[in-house]
Amino acid sequence: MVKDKPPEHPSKIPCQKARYRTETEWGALTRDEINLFDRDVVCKTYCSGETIFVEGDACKGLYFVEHGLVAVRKTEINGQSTIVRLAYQGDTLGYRPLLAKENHRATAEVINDTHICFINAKTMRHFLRSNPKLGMRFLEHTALALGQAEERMFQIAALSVRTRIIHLVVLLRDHYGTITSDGTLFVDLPMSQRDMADMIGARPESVSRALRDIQDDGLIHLSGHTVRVDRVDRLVEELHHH
Amino acid sequence: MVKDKPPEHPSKIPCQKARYRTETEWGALTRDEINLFDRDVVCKTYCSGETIFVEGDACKGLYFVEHGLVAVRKTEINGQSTIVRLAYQGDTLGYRPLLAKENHRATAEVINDTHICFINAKTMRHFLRSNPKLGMRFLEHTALALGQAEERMFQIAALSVRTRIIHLVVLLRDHYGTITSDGTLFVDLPMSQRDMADMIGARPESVSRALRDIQDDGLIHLSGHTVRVDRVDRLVEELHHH
DNA sequence: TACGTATCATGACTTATGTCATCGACCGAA
DNA sequence: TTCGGTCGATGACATAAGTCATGATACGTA
Repeated sequence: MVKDKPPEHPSKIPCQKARYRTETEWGALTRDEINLFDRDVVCKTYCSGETIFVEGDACKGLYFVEHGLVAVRKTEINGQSTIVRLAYQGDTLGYRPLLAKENHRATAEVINDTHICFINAKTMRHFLRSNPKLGMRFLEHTALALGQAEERMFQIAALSVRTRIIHLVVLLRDHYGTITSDGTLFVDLPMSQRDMADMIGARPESVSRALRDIQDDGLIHLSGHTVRVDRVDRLVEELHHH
Repeated sequence: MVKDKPPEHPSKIPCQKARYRTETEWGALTRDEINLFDRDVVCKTYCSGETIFVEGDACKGLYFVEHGLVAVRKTEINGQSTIVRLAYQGDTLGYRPLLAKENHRATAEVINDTHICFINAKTMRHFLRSNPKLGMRFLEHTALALGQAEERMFQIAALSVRTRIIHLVVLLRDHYGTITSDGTLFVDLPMSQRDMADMIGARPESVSRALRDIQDDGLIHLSGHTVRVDRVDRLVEELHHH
């Protein structure tokens, strides 16, 4: 849900955490281009529940996730919606419509408070023309995303809700998991069960029940939004059977 | 199923139908690069049922679909498998693993007899380094494919088998549909019901039943693998409701 | 604090889809 | 031709997951 808030005034101050950019596609930028980037970038912090852009919006440029978590969501006419992708720190949103010169085909919805750097389409196209490396980096990234999308498509199509939940927990482990000294894994689920349901193509009730079932089988232990996994191998093993 | 056949000797003769390449990413190649392409390209015709590469294979280069239809399929340990993408005339297979320098993560399986042009990884990387335009074209294409993958993910997650079948028929219309002078649409389904099931994440029996149901409702008329649609608008309209 | 709202859990019930089995049609190979 | 195989249609049945309804709890806000 989008909360109605007075529009915040975007900051023109270049993000301080630009170091993240060097670890991503943006690492390909030259010094001059970085200056241009910093000149044109518009940064803004979004709170949980806000939308960055909405399905159907004109694509005005690229959104770089400096920090936070964003869900890319598609909504049907009848109101059903699915989260087709998550964007983490370092990810970039909106290059498909930018390249295709189309409108946005999905809504970007902030799950956790997120800091976004926006770079307008004109400048971005300039970068892509002048710096082939940048395009190559984006190509690699997009190819990777395509692989992940195909992976998820397969999961949604063929696996039970229970198994899809386990996949999701394992997926979220990369960004939201910590391992204690005794080997216990804790995953801090960053989203509601409703969002989890939208990610795996199921209903919230089914997610609730599946989580309980998995807990009853002793594979995980839930407290609030934190999942404790004592035996990660057992959890992963189940993915190989079902 | 893969039929065991004696390995065919690939032809080194450059494809005659190179014109298709100019309408695709390959149109970005310069004259010199085209010569290099033609020097290194290896062409081969695959029959229905053959595989071009298998999940886990090392990625030796790119496969360009000169003509025909190829299914990109992922298989689980338990034997279940899903078609995650179709590759038509003009599509290119294998650039994700090429860029990521990974092994193939899916199997490319020929549905209709297909003519493939293979270009080795080394030459391909040379092209990508020397010709930025080519990379940009691939970026656009990949971004488009990502959008389509997300679209399908959404469909599989949220829609009934019946609706997914209709989506599939509408999808196949682009390549396998013809419209007669009186406005009737004929779509010649290029694949078996089993493959259709693998595309939409369902069982062949469910596909069979769904097709019959849709026919019983008068939306389509089946004869063999040909779908006749008298009122396309009605078919498309159903997509907007369910 | 108290209120309203969203979230989560859970039971009862429905339904879509998967599963298993059978049968006929078709098709290529011997 | 006849055989063996795949494909498609269909029935009977099982079951996973959706739907609807109800409370309990937690959470943010007035």
